[in-house]
Amino acid sequence: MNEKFLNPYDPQKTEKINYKLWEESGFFNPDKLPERHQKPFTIIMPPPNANGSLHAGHALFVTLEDLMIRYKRMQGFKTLWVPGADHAGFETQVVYEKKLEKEGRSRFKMDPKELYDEIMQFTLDNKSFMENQVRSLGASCDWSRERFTLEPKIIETVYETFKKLSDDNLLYRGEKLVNWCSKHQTSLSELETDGVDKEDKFYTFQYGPFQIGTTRPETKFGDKYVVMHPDDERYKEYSHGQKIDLEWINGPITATIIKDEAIDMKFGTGAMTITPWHDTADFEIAQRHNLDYEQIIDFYGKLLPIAGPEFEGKNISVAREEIVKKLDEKGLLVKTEESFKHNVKVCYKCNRPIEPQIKAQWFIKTEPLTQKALEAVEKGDIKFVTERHERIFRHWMENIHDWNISRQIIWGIPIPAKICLDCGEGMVDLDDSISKCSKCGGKIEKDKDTFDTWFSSGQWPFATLNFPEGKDFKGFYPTDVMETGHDILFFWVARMIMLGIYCTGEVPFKTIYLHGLVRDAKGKKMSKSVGNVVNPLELSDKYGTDALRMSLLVGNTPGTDMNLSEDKIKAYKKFANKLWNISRFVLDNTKDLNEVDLESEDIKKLINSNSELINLEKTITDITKDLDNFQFHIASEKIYHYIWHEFADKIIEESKEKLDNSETQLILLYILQICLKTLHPFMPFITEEIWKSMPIKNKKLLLIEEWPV
RNA sequence: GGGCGAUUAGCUCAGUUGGUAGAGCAGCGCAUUUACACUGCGAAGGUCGGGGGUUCAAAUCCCUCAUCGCCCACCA
Repeated sequence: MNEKFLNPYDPQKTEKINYKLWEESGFFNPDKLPERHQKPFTIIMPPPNANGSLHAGHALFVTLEDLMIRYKRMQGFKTLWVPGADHAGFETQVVYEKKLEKEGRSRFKMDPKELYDEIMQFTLDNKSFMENQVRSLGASCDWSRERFTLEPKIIETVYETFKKLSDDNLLYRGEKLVNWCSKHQTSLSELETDGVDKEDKFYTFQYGPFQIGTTRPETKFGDKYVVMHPDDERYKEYSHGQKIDLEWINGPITATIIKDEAIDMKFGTGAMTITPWHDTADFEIAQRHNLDYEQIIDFYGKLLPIAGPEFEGKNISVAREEIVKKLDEKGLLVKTEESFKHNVKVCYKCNRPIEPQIKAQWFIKTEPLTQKALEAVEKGDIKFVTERHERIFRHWMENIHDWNISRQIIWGIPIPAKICLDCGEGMVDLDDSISKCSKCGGKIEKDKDTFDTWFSSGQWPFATLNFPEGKDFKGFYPTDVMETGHDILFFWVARMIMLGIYCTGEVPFKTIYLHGLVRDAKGKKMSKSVGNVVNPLELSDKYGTDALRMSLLVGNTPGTDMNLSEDKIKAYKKFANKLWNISRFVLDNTKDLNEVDLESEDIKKLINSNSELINLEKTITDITKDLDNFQFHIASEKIYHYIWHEFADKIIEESKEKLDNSETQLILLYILQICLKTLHPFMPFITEEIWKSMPIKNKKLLLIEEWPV
């Protein structure tokens, strides 16, 4: 009995040793792979946010990408998998703010530099912690090329892109309505807001001769335009531009009548007043008719002096009822409907209502970028797994708005620009050389804002490869596969495609594979507050990384959410043990074999004459095809099924009567080595460990053995 | 208001060109001195959400309805 093969299999004993073996072999680095590896195959790892520890979703992406990389490496590709870590701007700042809150501190009371340094330390600590977690999941990525989103070289690339966009007239500084979060004190992109269904009171007020409806009385102070549809018969006696004197919240005002087709005649009374500073639709109407507008609510959610002494400084949440009361007392409240259902935008982090505000920000003109992106998809330069996601992508791209890339947070890449204090002009200034406004000659200051983290992440595939001059950029770009979660299709994937094509003239990746969410055993979304979050590292300690990986692969359809239960992982731990015992049996019964030459004529003849192997060959061909088609959930099940129910249950059982026959022994050994090779990308640790004991001539690390087809 | 997905064994889910339904777990019966009880063998369990259509043949294609879920959207 081979003393190494103690039953049961103990993953703890082998995983660290084998990872070290691989890492020290240098083969994670494409430049150090043997001669046969010529054609590049590249995956850029989606850099995990360095603000916590890995969750099940990370385990899934590491497993999927490592599977692809190991498969391609065995096939003889020059495989590069670039690991990285993301400073994750707003995301990390939110995490850190929560930490500060718990400690009774606030970022608004801190010196910006001090805050920045603290978050940097926090991020770097998390980063090194996470790197070890990625290692323990078996990731065969090239650590010598690891990147961090805040390193100088990356920032340099991001700045060059900012400049290029400006030079190409695709960047502008605009006073536009932005999504403002009063808690986080920053503007947010469309994607960083959620829409929630809410029931609010719906008020109808008497506004001169009109009745107007609103859910937000607190914004109505500045309303001096009343808008109706030009075709509305009810209001045909009133003309566009006509002035009307009327009594309003704080006394008499003069209102102007505006006719605009955006008005829905069927809604309410068909007349409404507008608050352009705090409402997107109103803003557009105001722009169309060149109306003036005023800010009513400040950036902290409090009413400004325009609300009058009675209301100034009051928080809008308390002011609402008071305003209604006042209007009611004045006899201007017509009616109150208790439950009006509508959709309200909230901050995706704190769920507080978004307060639209007009603010000067940097915007990217997206249309020219989306056109090229759509063309690339049309031509097939980028393929989506799955097709469904391609349709979702196209639809979004065809309806995209300009992209606000300014954020009022400290944690991120500073925007290299100057802003004129007099005229508000924004000037891109990479080398800090501009000293007065280029437009009016006025005084300037440095832009205090930072980039939306997705603006820099969107350049990740070429920035990590040292665009434009780097050796890696020339050797490995465009990359082959981008694998990431479908939840960041718009945030990240779309931006990578847009900016990748724009900056390099080529697509950033040829295939985009999207995985779904990992949910708990019952299909519930994992969340810290619910307490159903699984820690992948604990699971891999308990059942072995190979078992965890297998459970994340089998039956996990591309692009679809999956449920992960401990029972499922347990099942693959049993499978690992089964394989361990299969190997023990085969190796025990082939003790007399030594340095078997798989290339020899004798072996080849034996194999060709053996009918049991037809099924093996077919299985391996199928699995290869499945892997090429990104059907990992099928491939993993097939190799599982073959090893257990064909090799163990049938071939080994039937061999027991003729084990003294050397042909039988050779066949068993032959099948085992094929199985180990095929299974390696799925379950790298146990297969490498068994491989060490295989009596095969010219054996290499299983990591770089040839894929069996 | 649009778009998308799901509905298959008690539970969680696979099923890629249409050809007699699969896995894991749970449960049932039998088996234990030699690879493995983290096991083997056997049996049981589904009118593939409802209805209609195309076809020699539909879980698979088309239409429709129902329930659940997700995404997108500036109707006060």
